[in-house]
Parts: sequence; structure tokens; C-alpha cells
Amino acid sequence: MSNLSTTSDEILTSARALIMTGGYNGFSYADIAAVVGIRKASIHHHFPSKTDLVRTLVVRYREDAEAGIAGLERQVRDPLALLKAYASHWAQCIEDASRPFCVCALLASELPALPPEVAAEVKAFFRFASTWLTSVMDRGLKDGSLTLSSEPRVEAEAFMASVHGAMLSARAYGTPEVFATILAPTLQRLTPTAAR
Amino acid sequence: MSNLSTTSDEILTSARALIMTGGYNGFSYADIAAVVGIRKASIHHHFPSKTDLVRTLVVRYREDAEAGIAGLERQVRDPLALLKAYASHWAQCIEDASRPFCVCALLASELPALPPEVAAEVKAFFRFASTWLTSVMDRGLKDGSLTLSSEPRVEAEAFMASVHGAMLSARAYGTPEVFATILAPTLQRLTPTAAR
DNA sequence: GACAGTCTTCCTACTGGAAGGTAGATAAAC
DNA sequence: GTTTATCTACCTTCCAGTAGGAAGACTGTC
Repeated sequence: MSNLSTTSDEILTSARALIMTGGYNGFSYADIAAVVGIRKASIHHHFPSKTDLVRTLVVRYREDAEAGIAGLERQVRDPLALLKAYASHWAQCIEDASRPFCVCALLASELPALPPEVAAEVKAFFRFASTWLTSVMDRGLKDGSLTLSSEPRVEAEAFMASVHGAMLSARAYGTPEVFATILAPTLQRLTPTAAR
Repeated sequence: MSNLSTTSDEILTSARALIMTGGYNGFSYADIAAVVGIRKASIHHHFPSKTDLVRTLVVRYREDAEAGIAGLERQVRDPLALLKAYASHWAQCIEDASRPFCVCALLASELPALPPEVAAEVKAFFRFASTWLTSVMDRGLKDGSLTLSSEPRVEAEAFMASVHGAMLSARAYGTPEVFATILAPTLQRLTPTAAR
């Protein structure tokens, strides 16, 4: 059982990287086969259809995100610090080019053209991220560690939009630093005056 | 000469709509042919390759945007009002589903997988939008009609990121109103205290 | 004003390759 | 001896793109 799931993991990993660069229609089974070193047909053994593959990948992506957030919450308590950690996590992923774009952000942009099963999982990712960020904003409002100018839910949506938009700009300009540059004033604005 | 360019315009218009829903690899010449009512081969007469077609489309898209902005600048002088007009233009496009997504935002997300000629034009669009927004922020800073918490250029990038991110969220949730909800606090923050 | 030649636009018919996916065999693992 | 993972070989459909021709519109010449 030790490496029983290794091949399917490799398939998912390479598919994730390929989606991150070109979206759902930007890769094929042949591309994955070339990376993993197996034949196209073997991929169909693990994932009967492309829809299965990408749906599984998005589910896994969300589970990884949930685990990452849970781990972060264990280490960091302060709401502002949580938002900063989240932003700098992405800043690092973009700057070292390891994960230059959010899989679900890219898929969401193509949402109307996606198989319904995949679209549903992408929407679920957005709901998860929104729920978490809203809870962070809520805690920040209650303990005064965040300065909100709107309801927590609206602040959460605005924050997520900034992250996704900043990601897009970093890609468009080809300058990863733009991400951090854009996020800085957003985080600054959420910081209580006393802590500045 | 009256309708000499009509077919090529129809091709560009339908291609734009198709790109807006599924990106560069989300449509084919066959799709356009079905919409316009001509054969695939006829499209190649107007646009020899798909790269030509999409490059032309993006150039046109930017020219249209430039003309739209120029028209807006003639009608509206106040920087804050300009930003509000820009935001509500998109809010309307998204809500009436006429232009549910920015062509260049979608293409930018697939940037690494795009033909270089197309990628270059997409980048040019981002530079144009950024330059214009920076000039608006600059004027707002100088005449005091905007409250900036960073340099004009950074504010401009942050504003553009919010617009693109809000667009994405509206699409992901399937709720167009989210766009305006996210932009509201952004515009609020830029409004001078005296004018609130 | 008629004719000839050219240009524009669109057509049918086709090509080579890539797409997602299937059938069925093989061989090792449990 | 069944299950798992992989293979070769193949299928169908779709893709971008090409060749070559038909029909009409435009243009220059007599």
C-alpha cells in the first residue's frame, strides 16, 4: 500500500501544475502522460474521464487548503496576523513560482465552460474561503484587532477579491512583487491605528 | 464599402463572447462559424490563424476601452466620479450579463499558455488600464477629491485588482450583485471624509 | 455602355494531427 | 484467482489550417 496511490498522486500533481498555467482546456491527457512517464490509457485507469480527474483534483485542493488553514489557525491566533500569513503565503508561492496561481481562481474564470461537476467543486472552494475569511474578520471585529469599514462578510469578500486580482496582475505584468505591493495597503487599512 | 467589414466584425464579436465564457482554448472556429452563419474556411479568409483573430480582437478591445475612457473623461471631471462610473459600468455589464467578464482579465489568467503575440496585447491592455487609473488617482490626490493611503500607482493597481477579483467572485458565486458589494467599500475608502 | 480582368468573399472538400476515450492483453501483487 | 496497473492498438470526433473554385462586385479600357 506504500506507493499504491503514488501514480494517481503524480497524475493529480502534474495536472494541477498544468491547470495552473493554462486552465481546464489548456492541458490534455497526453501532456500528463509525458510528465508522469506513463501512457495516456493508464491515466484513464485512475481517472476514467477528464471531468473525474479535475473534480478529484479540486476536491483535493480544497481539502489541502482546509488542512493548511487549520494548521495556520493552530499556530496563529491574532486575526490580523492570520490575514498577513495568508497573504504572504501566496506572495511566496508566486515569487518562487512554485504555485504561481490559484487553481480555483483560474477555473472560476472559465466557470461557464466547465463540466458541471467541476464547476460545483470550484464554487464550494469559494464558499469555503469566504466562510473562513468571514470568521477571521468577525473575530477581528470582536476583539478589536482589525479595523473594519464594512460588515465582516463584505470585508472578507473584498479581501479575497484583492488576493485574486493581485494574483492576476502579478501574472499579467510578469512581476511577482506586484502581488505584495497590492496587498500591502489592503492589510494596512485593516490594521488598527494604535498598532501602526 | 458600407458592410464590407460586417462579417469580420461579426466574427470578432462572436469570438469575444465565446472567449468571455471559456477563454482562449474554450472556443473553436467551428463555434464561431455556427454563430455567424458562415463556414469555418471563410473565417480563415478574414483571420488566417486563431492567433491573428484573437490578437486583433484584443487590440480592438483595448481601442474600444480607450475610446470609452476618453468619452467618459469628457463627461466626467471629478476623479472619484470617474472611478464610480468605471465600477458601475462593470456592475451593469455583469448584472445584465451583456459582458459578464473582462476579456483581458480572462486571457491574463491563461497568459503562460497563450501565443506570444496575444500575450503581448493582453499585457498592453493591463498597462493601459493601469496608466489611466494611476492618472485618475494622481489627479484625485492633487485636488483632494480622493483620499489615498498609498502612492497613486499602488492605489491604481489595488483598485484594478479589486475590480478583477470582484468580477471573479461574481462569476464564482453566480451572483452578479457581489461585484457592487465588493466595490462599495473600496470606493467608500477613497471618498474624502468631508464628502461622506 | 459593354467587355475583360481583378479582387473580395464565401464555398466544398480535404489534410494531418490532437483530443478524449475504449478494448483487450499482459504481468505482477495480493 | 481475482484485482490492480500498465501496456499496445485503435476509435471517433474535433481541431486549425489548406487547396481550389464559384459568384458577385469593382475597375479600367475601348
